[in-house]
Amino acid sequence: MANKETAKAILNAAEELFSEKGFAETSLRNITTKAGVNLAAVNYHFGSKKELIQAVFARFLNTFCQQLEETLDQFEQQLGGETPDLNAVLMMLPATALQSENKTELDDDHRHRLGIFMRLLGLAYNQGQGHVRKFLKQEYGTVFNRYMVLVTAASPQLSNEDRFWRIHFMLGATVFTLSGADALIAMAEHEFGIDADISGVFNKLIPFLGAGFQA
Amino acid sequence: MANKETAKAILNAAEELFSEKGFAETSLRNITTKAGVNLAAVNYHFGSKKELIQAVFARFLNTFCQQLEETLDQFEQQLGGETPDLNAVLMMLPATALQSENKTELDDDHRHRLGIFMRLLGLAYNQGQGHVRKFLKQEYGTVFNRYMVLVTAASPQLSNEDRFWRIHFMLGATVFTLSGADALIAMAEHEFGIDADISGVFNKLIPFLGAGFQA
DNA sequence: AGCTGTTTTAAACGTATGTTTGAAACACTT
DNA sequence: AAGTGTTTCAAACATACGTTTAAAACAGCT
Repeated sequence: MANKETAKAILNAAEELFSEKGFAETSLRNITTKAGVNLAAVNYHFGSKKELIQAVFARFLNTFCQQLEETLDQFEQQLGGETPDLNAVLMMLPATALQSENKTELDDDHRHRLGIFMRLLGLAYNQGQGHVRKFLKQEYGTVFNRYMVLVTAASPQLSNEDRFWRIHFMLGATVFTLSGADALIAMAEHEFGIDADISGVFNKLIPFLGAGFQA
Repeated sequence: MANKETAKAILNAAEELFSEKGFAETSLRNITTKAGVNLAAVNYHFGSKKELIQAVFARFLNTFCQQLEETLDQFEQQLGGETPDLNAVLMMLPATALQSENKTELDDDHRHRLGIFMRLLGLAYNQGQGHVRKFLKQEYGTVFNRYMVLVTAASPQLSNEDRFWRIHFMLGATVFTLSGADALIAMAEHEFGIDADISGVFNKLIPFLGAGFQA
């Protein structure tokens, strides 16, 4: 175990290409060419294309979930048994994401990681990549459950069934919007002449989600 | 031009397989085997795989949009210049969709067409299939614009920018939810013991969307 | 029946994919 | 400097894909 630069270059290239074209449409030759490494490097460093896909998710989620745990600790402590505010709970996720994005040392070429990752998430959900779904559930289910406890506490008026559905509605709006965030931001700028960025989108999104969730 | 049964069998098989595995992951051999026809039949009847994909969308959207035009006529006439109610405008789409689903003579194997189609729509948006997006815009943009006029009339309090974003939020929640509707319905039934179906999902979804849109 | 245009079929084509291989290049300790 | 484990590299491998082809089967008409 020594030089990790090759692996990192592969991850960067794969992340970007996957999000642009999808998993199946991106070949290992695409990836290795863009990364400037040899074709065999993917199988050497990651084993297979499947494992490379999982590694792309893992790189993002490991830092994200770690950050989220800290945020949760802090939030729960500060709360001290009070009923949490829903919008605050919702805002936790984008705040954490943007925060962990800033903490990661980035090649400048690789900003918009959050948007890219959301694209990947949308793909993994909609596409046949069942192994990704299993991988995510097994690897990050615990943190997710901990977060869900907060959401439940923040919406005591909802039945479990309503909460179930509305959480998925929120997830859908978020993933879908952020998947195409770049294109949407460009459209918005062109149409309304207003500058926008990803955190601006969140500022529009959160009130929408909050109102819908508590309808 | 004579027997269209082969083409129809191909469309049915393709529709289902695409929605299960994605476009790139579904091979023509998969499709033709499932349809019980010769491999070359796809290229003979549709020209290419790309055109087959577009044909799958066209079959659904042609009947849907035709139905939608009628519904719009009726709605606008009944309205007579009054400000339309947002929830009514939103409900128009699923109502039309379910309606056109019932009008299409279906092989019984092919209910849940709406769910399947939403999966396809999500895929087409998230996946690299740019040609689908162009195809949809060019082919069905007019009806879409006509519908948007109603949405605008029903939400005069919103700025154009807010309306823009919230429409995409709604679109995301809808596409994402209905994409995985089968799985979600199964989860809901298992978890809450409640029977659910696609129109039940709409009854949960519409209030969510309405509240979010008018937040 | 015989002709004509359409549809189906089995086989092949060319290309692109993920993966494996074995040798070369490298880094690092002794 | 020799030796050892790791990483890179060009080449090849087997497989799967979308598409094409040319012959066969079929249908409808005179």
